[in-house]
Amino acid sequence: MAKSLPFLTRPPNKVFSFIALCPQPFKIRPLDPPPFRFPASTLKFLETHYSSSLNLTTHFYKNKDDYIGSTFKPDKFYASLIDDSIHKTHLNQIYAKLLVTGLQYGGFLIAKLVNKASNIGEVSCARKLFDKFPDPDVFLWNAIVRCYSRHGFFGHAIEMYARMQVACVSPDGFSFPCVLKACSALPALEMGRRVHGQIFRHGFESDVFVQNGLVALYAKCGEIVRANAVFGRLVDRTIVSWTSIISGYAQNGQPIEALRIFSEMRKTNVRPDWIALVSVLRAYTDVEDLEHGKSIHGCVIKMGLEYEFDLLISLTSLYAKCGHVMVARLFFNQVENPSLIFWNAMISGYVKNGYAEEAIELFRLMKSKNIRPDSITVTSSFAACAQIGSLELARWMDEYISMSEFRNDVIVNTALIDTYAKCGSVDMARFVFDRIPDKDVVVWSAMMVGYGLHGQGRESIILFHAMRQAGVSPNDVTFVGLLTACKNSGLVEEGWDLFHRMGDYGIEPRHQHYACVVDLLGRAGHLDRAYNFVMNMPIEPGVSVWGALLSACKIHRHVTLGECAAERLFSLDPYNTGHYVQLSNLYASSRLWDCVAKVRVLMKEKGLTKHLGYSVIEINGKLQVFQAGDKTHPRSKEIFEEVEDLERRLKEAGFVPHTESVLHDLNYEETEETLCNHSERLAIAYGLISTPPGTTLRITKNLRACNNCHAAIKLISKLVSREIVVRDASRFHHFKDGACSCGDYW
DNA sequence: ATAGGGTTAG
Repeated sequence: MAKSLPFLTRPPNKVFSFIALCPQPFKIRPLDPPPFRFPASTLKFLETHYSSSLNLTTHFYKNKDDYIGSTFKPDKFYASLIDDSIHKTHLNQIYAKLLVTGLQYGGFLIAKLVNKASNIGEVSCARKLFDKFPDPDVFLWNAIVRCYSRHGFFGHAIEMYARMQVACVSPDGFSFPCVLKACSALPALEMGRRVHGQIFRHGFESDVFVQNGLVALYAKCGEIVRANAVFGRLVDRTIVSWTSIISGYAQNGQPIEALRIFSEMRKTNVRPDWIALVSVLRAYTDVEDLEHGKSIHGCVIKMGLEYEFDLLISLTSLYAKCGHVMVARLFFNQVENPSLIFWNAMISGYVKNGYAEEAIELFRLMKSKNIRPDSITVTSSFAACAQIGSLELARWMDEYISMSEFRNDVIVNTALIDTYAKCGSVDMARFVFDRIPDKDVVVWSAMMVGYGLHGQGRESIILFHAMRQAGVSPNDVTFVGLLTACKNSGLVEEGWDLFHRMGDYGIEPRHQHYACVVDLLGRAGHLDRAYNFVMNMPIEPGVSVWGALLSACKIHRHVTLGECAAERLFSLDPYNTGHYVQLSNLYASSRLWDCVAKVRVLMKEKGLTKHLGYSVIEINGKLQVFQAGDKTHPRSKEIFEEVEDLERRLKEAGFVPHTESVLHDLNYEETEETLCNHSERLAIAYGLISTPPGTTLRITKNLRACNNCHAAIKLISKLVSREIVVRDASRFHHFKDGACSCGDYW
């Protein structure tokens, strides 16, 4: 594999040596310059008027050609002082001199000063300079609008643009792109529309810079049809026009159309540059088309752009999203000082592919290098934390957030609610929820999903009513949360009712909602109702819907309907092990051993193997993984003694294991020995011998708990007086005093 | 005399 990717080797330090080779921006003078004749009066004037801190002498001798043979022109002199190497102190000094010497040469010098201040990021300094000038002309107005929109102060940019019109200064072809950029960044569609009208009235209908700004504006505001209309009227399209419309389609969830326009562009003689390739790569990343993405990668190399930082980020996202996280990491490692966006791309790439530990590791590395994360970094790291399911890790992250600038960030706190819920503490999730002052629909929905995971359906519905009282409208995710909560709690009629009220809020049910309803009905044993529901769906039932039906058939041993669902699943999703396992389990529960064997043969033919089961328990901040019959732990002997002791106490308490169907159940962990060797039992035993009495044990499983273990753990919780929290593949079980929070409804 | 547009993480 490494051989097929020769582009990953990088000559040492090439990225940086290229910068060193970049020529300094000096002016080339004609050979044989005339002799230097600077009038004595000028030198005297300069000496009396300038402080040494400006180091003017050096400046003169460096630029003396500018003054040769001509009388000293102060305005030209000032203009030449304001070059790119200017510092903030110099800006103020020059401005002071302008006032003191009474040299008012019109707005252009101030405009130049403001632009230079903007270039070096001195936004407030630029504004101060602007404010001192009483009667700004269009150059000066443009300078301040541009300064604000370049540095992310979009509201200020729009405000200054509006004030310019109050001052009766007509905008020109340079004003529009700046204010349009501000409008698209916010986004402020209404303001953008007004600007569009002004552009029309001022006759900039064929200015390509202005029109590109409009394309970007409508694309960013989701008005892709309008963006395309403006693009369609453009006669001389530049690479920027094409990039704007391509990225517009890519950002509005139409990557295929974006790619079609790119291929259209390739028929013209406009050559893509690196920004265009970034947009195209994003589209291929969205559709997870690695093959075409690789061909763009080839383009990148051919054009000699393989060391462009931003293209490396795009390539990293592409390979990571397509599952090649190792390749992505090689790109990441090539760069000595990755930007924040680069770190975020790598972390989220890991999270998307289930490499949660690597993601957390990278987050820690970032912290150790004192790189400041942003809310995206933190949100992705929380997602990793939720995947692992470690409550300790969630607490650590929470503590970190509470001391950071993200303490009051709504998006981060929403991620924290989700993380706490997925790490087993619905109470901590609620605590975070309660302290958020202005809850938006995502915050409410996250909490409802959290209750759903823990089977607290009533709480979820109460929250829904509270949300409506607070005047917040639900969205489609809200209903996913509610329906999940209902199906996990057996609230059939409540869920059914909520599903039918989605239309009242103008929300069209998606696959997930239909799947929830099928699950809701099916699990409660209303299999015929569920089947009728599927048959009358307005959209084609997909994998999730048939999967829910099959799983309901397994619980209620409805073989014929289950076979029907399985048949659909095998044609829709032929290489997913889970469906075969479910069907096999259905046969096993009905004691159809021949059929079980047939499914196993079918799986073998397709080269499918069942997933290995494992359980994870966290002791003193360390995650310990167990598989069935696992003897690898250093304290293995003690663990097995504890397992046997538990088994003995279970029998004494009258527990009767139901072995037969479970032993043939492919979903669960096969072992030649006894059922009590299942991984969660080992994890529980290890937890019991490693923690003080009364400590809650928290276990995460990759599969669903088997019937036998579920029954056993209920009793164990009573025998050892411990609360045991188990996260299985789809939900939480809280075992306490011989009962489980799921009410055996799972 | 002065200056402008497009991109990547979630």
